[in-house]
Amino acid sequence: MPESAHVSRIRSGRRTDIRQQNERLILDAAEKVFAEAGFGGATMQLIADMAGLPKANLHYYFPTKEDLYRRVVQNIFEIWLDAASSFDGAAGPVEGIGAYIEAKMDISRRHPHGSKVWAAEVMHGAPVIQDYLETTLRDWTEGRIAVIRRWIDEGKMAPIDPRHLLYMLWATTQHYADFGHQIETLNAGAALSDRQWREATESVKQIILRGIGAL
Amino acid sequence: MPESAHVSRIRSGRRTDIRQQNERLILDAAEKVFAEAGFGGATMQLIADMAGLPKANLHYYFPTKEDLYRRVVQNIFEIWLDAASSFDGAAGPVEGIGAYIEAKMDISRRHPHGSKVWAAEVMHGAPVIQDYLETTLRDWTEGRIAVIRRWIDEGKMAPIDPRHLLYMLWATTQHYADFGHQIETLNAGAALSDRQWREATESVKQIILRGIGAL
DNA sequence: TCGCATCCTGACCGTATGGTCAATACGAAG
DNA sequence: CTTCGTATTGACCATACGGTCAGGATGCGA
Repeated sequence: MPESAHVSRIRSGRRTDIRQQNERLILDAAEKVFAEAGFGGATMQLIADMAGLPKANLHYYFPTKEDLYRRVVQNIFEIWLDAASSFDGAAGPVEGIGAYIEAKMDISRRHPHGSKVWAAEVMHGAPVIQDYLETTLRDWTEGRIAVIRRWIDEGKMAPIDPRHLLYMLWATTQHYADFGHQIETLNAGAALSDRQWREATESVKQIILRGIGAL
Repeated sequence: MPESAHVSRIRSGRRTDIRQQNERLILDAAEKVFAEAGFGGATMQLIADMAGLPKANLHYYFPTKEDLYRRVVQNIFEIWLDAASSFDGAAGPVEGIGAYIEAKMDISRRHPHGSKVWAAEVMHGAPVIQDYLETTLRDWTEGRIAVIRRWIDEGKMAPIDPRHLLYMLWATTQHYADFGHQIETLNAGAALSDRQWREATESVKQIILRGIGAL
């Protein structure tokens, strides 16, 4: 679908803005194309068409396809990390994990392409973000495990293995983005409505919070 | 990693076997390469090297890359459907869903490549298996939803939305295959041991079965 | 108005890849 | 041994893709 969209990009005179504006345009297009075609299946030409720019212009802002891809993945990782803060400052699992589920479901709805790119990157062995996994993600994970352990010690939830609980949170919430197409197909071909998203989020919260004995 | 493995394939004289044998060899290699590189990133040459056959030979058995890919995806879908039978003939959710989780976790461990290929296929909009989603999968899903509804009516579990329960089952179990690399990284870089797989399976069963009020 | 840095882009290039083909080897049946 | 269908393979081809580049447009500051 080479839909050459966004033709109406406004060129505010400001010289500095142009760079930022075009990079945004390219990154958005790239995220979508990488998500739908994978890194290998994506072509610079397709991304260029979708961004409404000539291909050579992409290479002006992003020297190589890898550079562009790296930026897309990093963007996602940052969004993903922001949701992590939902976990903090919570009195117990009901608030903390509940808020985290809500935040991650929201990301799945608002950034489905990003989620898919991230998933594909990990599935391919994380060639680009291995270091993030080993540093930022590992640290974050250890921190949350400690929090969950504390909640368990305080009797606020059942003695569940915190690691597998985290995996379940990631898996369940991201599934609504990564497997969105399958879910739509099983939903008579229609995207989930506001109401259905709310129901999905509630179902996930219900099952998990009850499952860990926090309700 | 062009490791030209499986050099020691035995040529049992039987003429008919050769086809089956080589197709198996090629399909196994293809599954791995497609999983690790994606459809676009996979090359017939890489698959050929991994299968220990000349590239032209692949095209003798599978005319095009798409044909080969289609076969790989279909193989996975069949394995995936087999696990579905765990659901049947169960007296209640503890047996039915418990067995289903065990079966799917087992598949995630034994067929991680296949699971990834399936995930990528769905993420890309299911260009190859859309019809399966709309027929076989939809039918299977409706059937299980009916079963779950019955269990709810019989008071064997809480009134959970069956659809979202199924999504959670798929998401959670397949996560251990699709995001296996991430899980390994968070496991000090080591693959999960037998014991850890058992703990993972038990954790998932615990949380979900308790979460739906079946315990 | 001029100079200069930034931005833009059509045309081009080398390479990698999917796929073809013609020639050959193989082995079972007669 | 001959025949014939199946299997094998190196060499080859057309195409598509990532990336380059030289020349030009643009607009800001002096």
